This record gives sequence, structure tokens and C-alpha cells, in this order.
Amino acid sequence: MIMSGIPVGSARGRGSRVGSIRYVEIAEALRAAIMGGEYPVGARLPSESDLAARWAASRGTVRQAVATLAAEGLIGSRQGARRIVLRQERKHSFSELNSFAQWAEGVGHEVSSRFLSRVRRPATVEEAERLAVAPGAEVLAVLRLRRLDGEPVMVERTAYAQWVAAAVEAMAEDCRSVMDGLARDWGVVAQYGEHLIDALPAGSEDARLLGLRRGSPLLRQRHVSANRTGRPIEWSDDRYRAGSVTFSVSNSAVTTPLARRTGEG
Amino acid sequence: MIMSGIPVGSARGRGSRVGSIRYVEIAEALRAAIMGGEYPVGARLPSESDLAARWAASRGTVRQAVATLAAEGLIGSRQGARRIVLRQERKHSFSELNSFAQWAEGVGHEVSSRFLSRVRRPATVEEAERLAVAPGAEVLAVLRLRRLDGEPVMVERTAYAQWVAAAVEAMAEDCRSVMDGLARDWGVVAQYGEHLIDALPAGSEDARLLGLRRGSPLLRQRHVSANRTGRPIEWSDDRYRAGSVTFSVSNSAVTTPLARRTGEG
DNA sequence: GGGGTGTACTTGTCTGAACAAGTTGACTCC
DNA sequence: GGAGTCAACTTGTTCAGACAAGTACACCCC
Repeated sequence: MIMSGIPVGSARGRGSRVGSIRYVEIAEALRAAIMGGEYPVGARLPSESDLAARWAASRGTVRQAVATLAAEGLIGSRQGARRIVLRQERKHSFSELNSFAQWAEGVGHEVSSRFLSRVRRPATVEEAERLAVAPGAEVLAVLRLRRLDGEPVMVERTAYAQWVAAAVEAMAEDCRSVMDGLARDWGVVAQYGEHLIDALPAGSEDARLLGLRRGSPLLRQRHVSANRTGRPIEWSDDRYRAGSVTFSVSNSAVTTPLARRTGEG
Repeated sequence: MIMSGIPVGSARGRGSRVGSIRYVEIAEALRAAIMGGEYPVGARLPSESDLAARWAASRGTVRQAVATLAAEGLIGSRQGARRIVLRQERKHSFSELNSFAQWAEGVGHEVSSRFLSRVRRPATVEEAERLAVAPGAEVLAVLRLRRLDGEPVMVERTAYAQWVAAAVEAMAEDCRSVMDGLARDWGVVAQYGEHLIDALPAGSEDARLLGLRRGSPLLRQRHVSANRTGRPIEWSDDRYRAGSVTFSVSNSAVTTPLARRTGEG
């Protein structure tokens, strides 16, 4: 999932004083320079001291800026040698991975969604565990079909924790982004997420909704979202038609957000 | 992916002075405490000042330690509030994502591999681009079948850059880990990676090798590895039988502070 | 030329200090 | 009792200085 070009720093809910954070400013400028081709892939960046002098900042601040870019996979570093440019595009992580709508709009696709059902029922064992609620506690089970440019590409089965159930039930049937609505109207913001990605054959319901044959390959992303206090919001099972979506991760020996598991994890 | 127990810090190739890096020590201790249940999920960690006093370290060093854990998805943080524990297992990092053998052995599976073919041929357009070589430049194309506990689970099609081709050709037909061999015998170490994950139906060769029907769902992981100078080593297309492997990602909305701000400067 | 040496440069680690910004919980007041 | 206020606490950001460890490149010697 390649990122569009949305400045991360300006998303830092800091009211109007955008850009007041030095290391974000520096990181954005470097990112722009890299993506603009000023430092092509393989090139060496200026030294930290150079950058510090150029920006009238301390070396620590510069280090935080370049660490941001390193975490994005844009640059690499080795002790003693100057940093090198590894890639020219930036990928985003959290919001794009957590919100189908945000990702789709970011890459310029027309997204539409429809709730096919919203019912309250006791949680399954897995749902209870993922949402950290008692087994059998009430959850809101949602079935949703999502389209990209008119084509059905994803079936979403989500269990919402009871404390956000009313909010989700209040949403319009064709609401494009539940997480956006929760954040805007209810102050419920997803802050942490965990995602499990695997492949599986389409079941009969999947096949009917996506217009495929049973057994067709689907890419499945199961994920749990939690708010800033770590309280689980939703546990979701999203199934994409093969070929419609690719997940992308970059890592280095120093940092990696992604891991691999056997079978059902 | 649960961590085995391998101390990360001691992998830092620092000769015999294991544990000399303070922030790694602190991070390991905290990680052990979390995984050991001393701080259960949802609990609040001691404040940075507390930890600094307890370890006789500066706050900057403590911040680097907790940033490590935050990058692993183990803990979360918000300005003004104490850090909270998000999860109790640790996901492993780079080597597990890059090396099938290392990952499999880490989780206690028996892995076996076999080269089905190794031929030098001109690079395809995509290979040339991913490996950053001229279109048509020679690469070593490898087809490999990999088994987990005796069961065939993955078909690997890799293009190795010419500068490592001889090393790969020299390996035994049932070599379990090419990357391990490259690192041990040739000093070629993978440091950066980029991964694309999607689903697709099995082709006829895939189906035959994995013992499936054509069109069965496969989970595909394409990835490029580069050494520490950013020089590409290999571009690979790995296809897993559905159900055999799950990828796992954890993330947070916080602009990855993995950097450690530290006063240093 | 080839190869080893050494120095200047650059990143990694760590300390100590200060202020800003957000959270928490106790306290007060109606 | 409920709601608002406030103070203590905690994380976020930034600075300046110091040394360790690893790299790169010019230089020298054979």
C-alpha cells in the first residue's frame, strides 16, 4: 500500500501550530527532497552535523528526524558511514492499514460501502478473546460489502465491542468509514492495531457477495483495533478478492513491524 | 510470533562485551518482565524517571529502551500518561521475515528445502528493476520447494543478483537456508527488505509442486533483500499453501518514536 | 600496482538539564 | 452527589557536550 503524499506531521492534532515540531519539519523536508529526486536511491545524505547546522537544530533533533525516515524504510544507516537512500516512495502504515476508506481515498479510488446486516449477539470465543470481554458478552456483529470504483472487492465481518455498538448502529447504511465516524462524532479514535494476514478459499457467502466462484482465492486481513488506552474497539475479518489489494511492508534488521505465523495463529 | 528467548542485544556483533549497551539491557529486562506477567496487559509501566533511577541511567537512555518495545508493539504511550502494556508476546523481526528457515526453526518446525533448478539467464523487466541492474543483465534464477515438517508448503522462485550467483550455485541441493549460507560463508548479510503480500490462484506448476488443484488459493510474499549498503541481493516470489502461514503486523498511530530522542544531540 | 596504515569523518550511545503539553486524581464548591 | 478546578505527575521535545565505534579515503611503503 503505497502512500499518497499526505504529510504525517501535520496530522499531529496540535491545533493550529502546524509545523512547530522541529524534527517533524526536518523529516518532512528530507522526505520531500528524497521523493523529489534530490537524493536518488543509493545516494548518501548529508551528515547529521551538516543537517543540524543547516537547520539550526541540535544533532539530537536531527537524529530523531532521520530515525522517522528510517522507520518508514526510506533510508538506511550504518555506524560510521553516511546514511543512504533506500527508496523514493513512502508507505503509510496505520490509518491506511486500519481504514479501508482512508486508504482507498488516499490512492484515488472511489470507495462505497453498504451494511448488509447489523445485529447484536453474544460474542464467539475468538471475538471475546480479541475484544478482551467475557465469553458470551454482547457484541455488535456487522456484515458489510465494500466496493472500489463500483466493483465489489471486499467482504467485512466485524464484531464491535458493546461500548461502541450504539454509535455504529446509528450510522447510515452506506456510511463509507465507520472509524472516521467514530472518531468525528464520538471521540473514539483507533490508536493501536494488530493484523493477521493470510489466504483462504471463498466460502459460499463470500463468493456470492463478491461475484466469484466458491473456492476462489481471497486475501484475508483480520485485525483488532484499540483506542489510546488499549481498550479494544473492533475485531474484524476482511476478505479481499485476489488481485485487488497488495499489502506492503518494508523493514530493516533494526526494526520490523511484521512477522510470520503458522496456520491459524 | 512468539519470541524464543534469544537476547537481541547480544546479536549486535560487539564481540565479547555482551550487554554493554545500556538501553538494550533495559529493554530486555522490561520485555522479560512483561512477558513474564509482572506487567499484565493493560497495566501501566513505571515512569521514565523511576526506571532511570532504578537502572542508574539517564532518562534519554530509558526512552530509547521503551521506544524499542513500542516499535515491537509491546507497549503504547500517550503524552502525559504512563505507558501501558498492549501485548505479552513479542514478534520477531527481520530474520524471521526474510529467512523462511530461520523463522521455521525459531517456532520449532522441521524445515527442509530442495533446489529444483538453478539457471543463469537474463533478468526480466521486473527482476532488473527490483535488483537495480540493467534490463537483460544476467541473474541466477532459482526454483525451490520448501517443506514444513515434511509437508510441502511453499514454492520459491528467486532471482539472485549476479554478484552472489556463484555463492548460491555452490550450495548443496538441500541447503536449508541460502541467506544463512551467504552470511556465514560469504559475508553477505541482508539488512533491508521490502515485502509485497497478496493472494492468487495456484498455477499449474504451483499446484503440481504443492500437491493442490490448479486455482487453489495461495498466499504470495514477494520480497527484495539488500545488504547494508543498499545493494540488492535477491528478488523472490514465495507462494504458500493457504492455511500454512499467517503474517502478522502490529502498528500504532503514533509517528513511530522508534528513534529515541535522547538528549544526546 | 597492490596492499596495509592511519587519520579525519560519521554514526551510535550516554549524560544532564529545561520547558511544553497532556493526564490523573484529589479537592473544592455549589 | 455532581461538576469544575487545580496541582502533581508523566511523557514529548529540544538543547549542548562527550566519548566510543565503525567507515572511507588519501597516503605511504614495498
